[in-house]
Amino acid sequence: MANDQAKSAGPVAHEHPYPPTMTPYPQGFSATYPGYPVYIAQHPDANHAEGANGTAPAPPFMIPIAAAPGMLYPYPPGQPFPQFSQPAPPATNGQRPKRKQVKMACTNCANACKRCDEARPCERCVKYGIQESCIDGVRKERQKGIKRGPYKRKNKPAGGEGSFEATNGDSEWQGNGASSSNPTSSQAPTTVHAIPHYPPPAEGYFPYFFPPPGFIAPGHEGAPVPEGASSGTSQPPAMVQYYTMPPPGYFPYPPSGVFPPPQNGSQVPTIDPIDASRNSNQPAETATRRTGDAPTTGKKRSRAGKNTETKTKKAKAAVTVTSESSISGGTVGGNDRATDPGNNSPVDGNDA
DNA sequence: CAGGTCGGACTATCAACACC
DNA sequence: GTGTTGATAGTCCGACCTGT
Repeated sequence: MANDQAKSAGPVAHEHPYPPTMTPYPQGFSATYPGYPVYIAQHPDANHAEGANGTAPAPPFMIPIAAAPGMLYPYPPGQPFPQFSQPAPPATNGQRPKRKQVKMACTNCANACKRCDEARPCERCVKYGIQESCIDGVRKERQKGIKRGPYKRKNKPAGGEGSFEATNGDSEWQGNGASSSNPTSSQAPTTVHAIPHYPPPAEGYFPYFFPPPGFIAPGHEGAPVPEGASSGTSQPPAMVQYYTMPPPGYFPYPPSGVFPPPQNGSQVPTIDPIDASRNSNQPAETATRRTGDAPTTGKKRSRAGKNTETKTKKAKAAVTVTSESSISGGTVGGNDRATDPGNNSPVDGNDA
């Protein structure tokens, strides 16, 4: 979805910019946090039960919580998974949601063809302890002056049906889920409103903030919601209470006591729901793959076995790059193929 | 079995075109 | 000037391979 809008609307301005403008942490933290207040929904009574005297239950109200840098806001304990007006991509027609790409993968991830994220060092590099080499590559400039043949104009739909894809409610952010068109969900509509004034980010993504350096966000690989959950199952994964140590000078935890205070006054071990479902200490990346996330495209490919030819693609890229822009070659922390120290290929260590 | 490798599907970007 | 098309550059999924 985040990319749906990007795709359909192109590089148009977002009416509701997301992610919002990020404010740098004070006191030397290099990460950022959104500069707007964060709310959580609170039911008037503790049990979410019906109102007093048997009257209809009062609607939940929003309470602001201190959006302090360094805090992550998972789902409050006992609260159902939040629903947005743009629910996770409907699992209908068995199509998987569009893949979301980062603008620029770090050299290590690009080299390993692995998912990267916007943070630097990225999650993967942190995991492998190669933060120092987690740098952005240099994006090659697009060629210009290439002549093209005449374009075949697609016949305009002329207002016919199907001309506009965003007809079934995925066109616009409509607020905090009041119009959630998912009556089948057993969850009460939108008990948790994460950031009510902004559209949801990527489908199924719950807004949360970058933790201070060194902390791990609850979701792996940029997706707080495991992929399998968003597409296949209607039930979201169980979220684990989660908290990180705030930077100095901020609330150690929300004043309303929504979350338990950190133990020892220091960092509470972060628990990733994905990892939690697994036994332990497994690298999230491979583990999630191997535990068989939802079958997706069913893509099969024949592989002629490992041979030296397999590197032709990247080798070629390296050649082109080295020939045209020999800048930054293997400098910065160098080359290092994160996972292949022996391979000093300039491929992504510098190019790209 | 865990983790690395990498082919190729998929996505984002943007210059060239087409149209008003 | 604005919208559309389509090629390019890049990301990363997931099958395959290798080492322990």
